[in-house]
Amino acid sequence: MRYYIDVILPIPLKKLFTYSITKAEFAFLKPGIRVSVPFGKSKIYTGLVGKVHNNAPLIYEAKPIHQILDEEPIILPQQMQLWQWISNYYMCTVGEVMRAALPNAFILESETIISSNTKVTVNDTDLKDDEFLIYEALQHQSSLKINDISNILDKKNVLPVIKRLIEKEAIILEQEIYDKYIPKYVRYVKLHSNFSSEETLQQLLEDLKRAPKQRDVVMTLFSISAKTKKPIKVTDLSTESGASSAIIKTLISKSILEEYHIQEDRIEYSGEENSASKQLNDFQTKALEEIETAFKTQNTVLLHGVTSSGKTEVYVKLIEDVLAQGQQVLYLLPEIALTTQLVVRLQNYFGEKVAVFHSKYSSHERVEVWNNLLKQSEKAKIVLGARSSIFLPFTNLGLIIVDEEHEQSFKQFDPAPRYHARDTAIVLASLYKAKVLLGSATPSLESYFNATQNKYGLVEINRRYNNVMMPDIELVDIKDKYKRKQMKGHFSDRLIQEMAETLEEGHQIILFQNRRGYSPIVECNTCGHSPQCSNCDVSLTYHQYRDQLRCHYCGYTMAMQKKCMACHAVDIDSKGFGTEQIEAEVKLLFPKIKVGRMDLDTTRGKYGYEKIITTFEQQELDVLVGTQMLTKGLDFRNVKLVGIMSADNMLNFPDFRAHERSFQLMLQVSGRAGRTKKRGKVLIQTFNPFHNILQQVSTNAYHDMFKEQLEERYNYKYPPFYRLIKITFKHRDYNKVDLASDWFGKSLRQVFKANVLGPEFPPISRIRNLYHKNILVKIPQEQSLGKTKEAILRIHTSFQLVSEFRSVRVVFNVDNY
DNA sequence: AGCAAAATCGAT
DNA sequence: TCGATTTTGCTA
Repeated sequence: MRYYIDVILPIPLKKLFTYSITKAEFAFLKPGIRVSVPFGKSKIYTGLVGKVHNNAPLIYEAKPIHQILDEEPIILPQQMQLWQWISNYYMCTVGEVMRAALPNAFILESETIISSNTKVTVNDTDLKDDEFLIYEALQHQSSLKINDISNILDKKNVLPVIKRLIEKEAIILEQEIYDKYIPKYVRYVKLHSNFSSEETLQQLLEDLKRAPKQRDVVMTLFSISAKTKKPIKVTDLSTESGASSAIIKTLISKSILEEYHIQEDRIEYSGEENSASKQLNDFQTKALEEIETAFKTQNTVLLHGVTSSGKTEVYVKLIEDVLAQGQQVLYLLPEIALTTQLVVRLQNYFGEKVAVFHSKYSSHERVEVWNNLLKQSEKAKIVLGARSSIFLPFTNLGLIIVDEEHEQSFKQFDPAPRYHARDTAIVLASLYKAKVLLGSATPSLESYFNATQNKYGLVEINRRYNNVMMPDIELVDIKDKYKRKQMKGHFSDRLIQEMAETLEEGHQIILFQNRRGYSPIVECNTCGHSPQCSNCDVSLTYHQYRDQLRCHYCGYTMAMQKKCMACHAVDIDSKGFGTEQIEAEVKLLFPKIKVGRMDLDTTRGKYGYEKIITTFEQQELDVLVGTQMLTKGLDFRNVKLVGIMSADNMLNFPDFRAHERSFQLMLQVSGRAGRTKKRGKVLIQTFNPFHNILQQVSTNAYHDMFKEQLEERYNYKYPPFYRLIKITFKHRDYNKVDLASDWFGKSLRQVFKANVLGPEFPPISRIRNLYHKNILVKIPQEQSLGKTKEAILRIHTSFQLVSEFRSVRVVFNVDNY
């Protein structure tokens, strides 16, 4: 009997690869264990065991595996099932899902190690100069890495040299794989076991009389251990006793103290725990009861509660219940901006049971959360995380909360898998028979639609917490204001007036501008030319803080031009406006106050968000200017005024969801105003105050918006009535993209007739030197999604058989909204 | 994806 | 014509 495993490799290939294993390995290996395997020419990859079996491959001889990397599976059967579902539904390979799912410290890398061939003596004269350099280096060092050789020769491409040396048998190559995850060890000390008896201890203190500092250290050690009864860290002992590390070192070398190491998690929560959860008000209690009733018949419930209605408290009660049953909770958040405040809140209730998982954590930190879940540790009963936390190895998941359910950042757009975390979470929950609670003040149309169709349960809270009033929303017609010359820069007289009043009262202000950068487009007043990105089909945007022009798509930058590049005129103007300019204008209008800015540029780095949020929270800033990020459920007590600088650019965005998004965005920002007793004020500046969406925003008419938008979706065949798959074609050559997409489009139309839109160039038709073209396939409700995807994949297969089209990249995006 | 062989390019 | 660069094919 021969033994085999099918291995999932983290590469975009459809197939699994079969390797042979020994009988002993056969007995040991289970799906979900990592193995390292040789793949391609002299490369070792980390793969995951998918299936263990006895079926010899028919057309090739399977290679043996290189090494087993785990004792126990690190991926559980449910995870595997989820991967399968994602790869199926979102039309990508399981390998791509694996890449997204595993913290990359789990994906080991092999590195080529070069060492000299001791069996053969090479004559120096046979070697060229560069070859000799390496050969000589190897006489001093036993092995070298590729990188070392690049340094020795001072050039990038060293492979030819290495190849020549192998031919001359001067060197040999080996692959070394190494674990990327290094556990963090902390040094601890205790009294040496020699001094465990009373007698020896007395003797020790006697002996140390002439070394008072050392004696102090020993005494401090006693007092700490008496207080905490826990192991004592070297660093703690050092700070407590005021002794230098040298003194402790002496004590260790004299065998008075004993040193040992304990592996420790990088993220440790130390603080107060388990304060009782808050008493719910009547509306919250009612909502909680309704949710619990709904869960009896439905697996998914949508909680629609207006901004600051206290949804989090309701979540906390639900979490308490699930924990009491011994089950785990996954709390999904759209972005990291939110976590800061929420982590603190949840930790107050649940202490170290709360684990956090998101992309700004280092991969070591992520491995720790992962392992805690695998161990079913108490430390990870509640996971708070961004979309990628749906991949964590839960064992006993009871509840998933998707907060701010409408947020588009739950959908991953670039690289594959292009999954939507909210929808995937619902599938994940079904694998565990867990419940899902979707929460939002402005639910997405598709979720609310599902709720009205009885697919989800629906619970609504229409009152704000503590009966705080909904903010007063006022629309400001800036077309009129411009005509009457009542604008200063981008500020209407109304806004300035309200700002002055708010500042007078000592309250804070948020200004929302849906664009970053200073003034997106720079234009010559003489010839109309504006500088373009050399790689993408977009105008460059101006960033004041470095006085440069930048492309938001590929990161290309150039210095700001003093003269027009086309006609050399010096009269250059800027169009549009961004957060930087608003910030500058506020400083001009109110020179005395402090202004902060929150956008992609100012929130870089691990603690970027935290810094800005806390300075604003502590009222060191009076005005905060920001982009989208501000909308995401942040809770600032002292904000009374919110200004939306311009509502129009979002309403006119060319997307079928532009209106829904604008509504959500504006209502969410408005929700930041007046979270305590004082009624908040919101000013929306617009050229078109009679726009339906703006009217609905100003009256907080979610249901009207829902009905109206739903009708439009129905008329124009968009979700939730039709499903969408977007197919993108990318290539350096404009004509090839045209030809390829036309061919694909024609084939699609033969099957799906009028439900194929395009191919069309997107608004930005060239990115990073690649031309893009899109086809949109609309799928009616009665049409099988699975069959449709199969048909698309069949067309793709024959497409790839056409040699001219081979080099065209094709990207499938299912539910591309 | 990553790598190497094959095919094409281009300057001598 | 040779070396460099791009394209194509394959991994078990």
